Amino acid sequence: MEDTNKLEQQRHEKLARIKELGVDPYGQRLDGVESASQLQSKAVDIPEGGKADDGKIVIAAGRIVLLRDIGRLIFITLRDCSGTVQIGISKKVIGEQWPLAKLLELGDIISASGQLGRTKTGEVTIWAENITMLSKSLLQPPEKFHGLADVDIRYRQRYVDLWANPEVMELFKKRSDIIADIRRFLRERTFFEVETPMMQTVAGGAAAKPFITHHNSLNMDLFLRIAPELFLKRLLVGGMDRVFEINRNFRNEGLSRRHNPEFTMLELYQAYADYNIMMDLAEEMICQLVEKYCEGSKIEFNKMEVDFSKPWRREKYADLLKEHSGCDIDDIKAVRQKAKEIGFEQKDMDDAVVINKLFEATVEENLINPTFVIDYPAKLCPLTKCKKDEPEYAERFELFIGKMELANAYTELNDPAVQEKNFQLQLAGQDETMATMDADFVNALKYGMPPAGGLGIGIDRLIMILTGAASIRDVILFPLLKQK
RNA sequence: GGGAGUGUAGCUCAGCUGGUAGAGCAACGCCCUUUUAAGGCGUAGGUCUUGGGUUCGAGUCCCAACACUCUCACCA
Repeated sequence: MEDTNKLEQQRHEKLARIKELGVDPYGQRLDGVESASQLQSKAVDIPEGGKADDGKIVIAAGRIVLLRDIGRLIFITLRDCSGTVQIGISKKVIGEQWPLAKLLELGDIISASGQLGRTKTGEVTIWAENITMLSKSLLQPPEKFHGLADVDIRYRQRYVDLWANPEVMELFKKRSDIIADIRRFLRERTFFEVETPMMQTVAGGAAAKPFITHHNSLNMDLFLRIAPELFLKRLLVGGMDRVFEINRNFRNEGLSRRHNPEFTMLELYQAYADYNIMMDLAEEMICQLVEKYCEGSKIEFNKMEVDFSKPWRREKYADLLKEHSGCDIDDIKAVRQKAKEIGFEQKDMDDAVVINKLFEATVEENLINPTFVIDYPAKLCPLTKCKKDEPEYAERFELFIGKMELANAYTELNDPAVQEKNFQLQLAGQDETMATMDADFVNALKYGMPPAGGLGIGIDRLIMILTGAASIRDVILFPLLKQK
């Protein structure tokens, strides 16, 4: 054991003293534990300074986050996943366990059993008749008032962050609840949840650089998936009319406030639907979540006020381009001129790529309230069905909220001949392409895939919006950091 | 990868135009049976991220490295 830290040494000495008392410092199974929040609500009727009149013994367990030793009486604040509850330990009552009580310190995990009561100031308190050591803490916890503020340590040692900063615990509980609600929402609409390969021989379904890994006994390189799309659509071919998957995607790109190399994506597919139905579904689902998890339909996100009132804006890509860049999408000269003014490199770039870069540079920063950007240039959408009357546009939308792309959806292309052609088409000036040939996927389409709508929602970003988190790292338990 | 900022005690932070390290919490000792960030008295705690350089002298100025934050680029 390293003895570099004096505080740690002192705690090791306490550990030894606990053992000398004949107490196991690392405890064991414990039955009958009630959560702090349960105990709090149980105590609502107890008068100040009184005890529960049923005389029953209750048990709480958790980490000591505050400790006030006032001589022959010790008050401890125990924290568990649900909240906190106070333990009162009196020398008179606890008897022969008093020496153990005096050894307790911040960070230790203990349980206490006794009668539930309230102090004369009203604090819900278990008056301990017995305490049990469950885990001796050998490291000094962070400062009790400010908590742990260093974001580097918070992310690297989330196991401390979660109990040192209760709002962090609340956020991740909320994340769990939201995802459970999304599953419930989709199952109510008869979607099946499935899991498709994370390791793929062709990394398709999105435009992104993949991570590469290797399977030893097959001696085969594999890609971590950048999207589940092509597998989920194979399931449409297989007859699963409504499927969804909530799982990780991996993209080998830069990190930012909105990007983590592994992130959680919801993708769903609904046979016989189209992108209009996907818009309704996305709007309905997100509005339900806003209603449940936010106060009112206007929420603050990154110092912006975002208004979720329905109906959300639905604007054509070309119209938004015109509105914010002043360029007509069909006037490629004007587009290239504007792109030049803004100052990005565009030689050897396909027209569609320049248009899209101009769109990203001028339009996206204006999309604060939920906005469906619809009808993308078909060239940018190799997996999407084109509009019947305007074949140069695709039935695709992206949903923007708070200047951030949150969802992407389309009417799925189900013509194998067109799909095969799109896979072969490469746009000049694009580093990555969504059009990586996947012969087996084309083969699947040849069997016939029903017309369908598909929708992808970035779950981490959705959680950011619903919790007001400024960084994706605040909603991912263990975000990727460089090794120290 | 580019630019800007940050890195001081276990934690949260001060530290001026260079003069040799501070507070609060936590810890340790003593007192205290209704505290709420308990209180009182006392004690101890530092390779100032790392490595160079300038200087009589560097936490402070310069260079480099490492990590984090913001930002731009790539992307969802």
